Amino acid sequence: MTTSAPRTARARARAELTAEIKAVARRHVAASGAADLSLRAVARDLGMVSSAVYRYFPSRDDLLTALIVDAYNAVGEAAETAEAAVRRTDLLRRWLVAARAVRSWAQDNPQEYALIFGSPIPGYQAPQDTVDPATRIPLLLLTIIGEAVAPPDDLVLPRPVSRDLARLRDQVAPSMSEPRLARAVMAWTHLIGSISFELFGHLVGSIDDYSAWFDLQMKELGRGLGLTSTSR
Amino acid sequence: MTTSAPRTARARARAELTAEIKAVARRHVAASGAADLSLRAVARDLGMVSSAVYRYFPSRDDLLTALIVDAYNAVGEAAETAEAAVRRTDLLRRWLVAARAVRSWAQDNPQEYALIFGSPIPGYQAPQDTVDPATRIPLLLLTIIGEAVAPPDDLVLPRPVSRDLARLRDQVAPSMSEPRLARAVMAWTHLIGSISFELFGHLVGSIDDYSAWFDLQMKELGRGLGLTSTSR
DNA sequence: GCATGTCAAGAGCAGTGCTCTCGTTTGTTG
DNA sequence: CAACAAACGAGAGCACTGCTCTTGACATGC
Repeated sequence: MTTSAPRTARARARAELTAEIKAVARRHVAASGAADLSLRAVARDLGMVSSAVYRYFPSRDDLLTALIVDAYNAVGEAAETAEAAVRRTDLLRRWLVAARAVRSWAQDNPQEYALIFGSPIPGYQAPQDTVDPATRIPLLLLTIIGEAVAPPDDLVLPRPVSRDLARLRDQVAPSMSEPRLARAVMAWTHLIGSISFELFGHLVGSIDDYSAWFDLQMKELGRGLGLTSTSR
Repeated sequence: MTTSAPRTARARARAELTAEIKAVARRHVAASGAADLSLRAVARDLGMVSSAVYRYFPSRDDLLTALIVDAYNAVGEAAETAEAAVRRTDLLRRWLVAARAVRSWAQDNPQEYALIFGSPIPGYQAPQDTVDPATRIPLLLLTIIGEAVAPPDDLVLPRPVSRDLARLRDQVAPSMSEPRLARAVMAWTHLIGSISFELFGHLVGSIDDYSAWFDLQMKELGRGLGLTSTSR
């Protein structure tokens, strides 16, 4: 992320201040949401004047972009470390633990979650920097799913879907069958959909014990993916 | 919604102006998103002064709430009318058409979709007025699913999930089995999750023909719900 | 040791939500 | 019909925002 150790004292100070600004901004976002993020308020918290912040981030959106990249990496790392602690052969549990880690992170950082999986900020175009960190979780899920022995899948794919999935397969999971990849993308969609439903309050009053409900869903998805409790 | 015909000329003018403000605000939201909605800009468009708008909506958030209620009703009505045109016995198609209608509406009104299914506006608490219109689509889906003859479902529900679903069942679908209701809620979650993924750009570069991909998902969900092409 | 580039600070612009006051218009009531 | 109260539009004003520009101090590299 940072390019090793900065040489000069000035570069060092710059790197530190940049990180400090991001940290304060992250606190502000966590407290009151991305829409309310104010460069002036961040500057005030750091005891400097608003215009000085523009030396480090050319615009408010650039600050937000930095936060988005960090958020993607944070949730990606959370899922990766949690999943890494599970016995490799227990594919179902690896999937479940990864999914739970994403949900946990989202609950601990709801505003940052909204930043990356909520409505896009209007007039804000996600730069290329964000796409790489954004793929960490999907890639992790594909890794798990790819290790399963694939039972035959009766999912029939119409031509256009097959074409898209074939291309995607060649990019990220060369040995995976298309129906299986389809179910993987569906599981990924459902995972984020379910967390969003919970966080955005679309099931308040309907589901009280969302942890149990979430686990049930993830297990059912894992079952559909052919993930076994102890493969081999 | 409106309480019949207003009597006095003043009440009539008030109702009209209220509607006009909402219409202009809706245009602004459609053009540049909810976060950028400016009461002053709306007032300017209507040739009046900003403070005058406060006679009709006590705050910007109240204006947004009105738009949210309208959006829920709009998407609900879109789904209902589309679904109503399908032969009653073709349950799978009724589900598919309803799902497609939601997606179509979302594509035609992305900002309004983001308003109701995207990240909640920070510091904004959805008032009770919004919950009733918000249930229209889930209720429609439950109606369709409830008409299917239920094949036995091997989905095992742990106690807390079963408790939540039993209560929900008693409120909205008295004759439905709990596993079936579980799959219905999952389908509802997946439906919105998939539309959000498309609209918020989480699968750009991966899925090009999203119409085909969406249909495939919805059909697979319908299959899991036991919806047949021509029941009976 | 000096030119160069970086930095924080401050003023300023245009915009925002919201409040308050001021006359005016409208509807109701005695 | 007259009087009163409620509703109304207009305008000024407050505190805030993102962002730009200029100014003067400082550190860095030749």
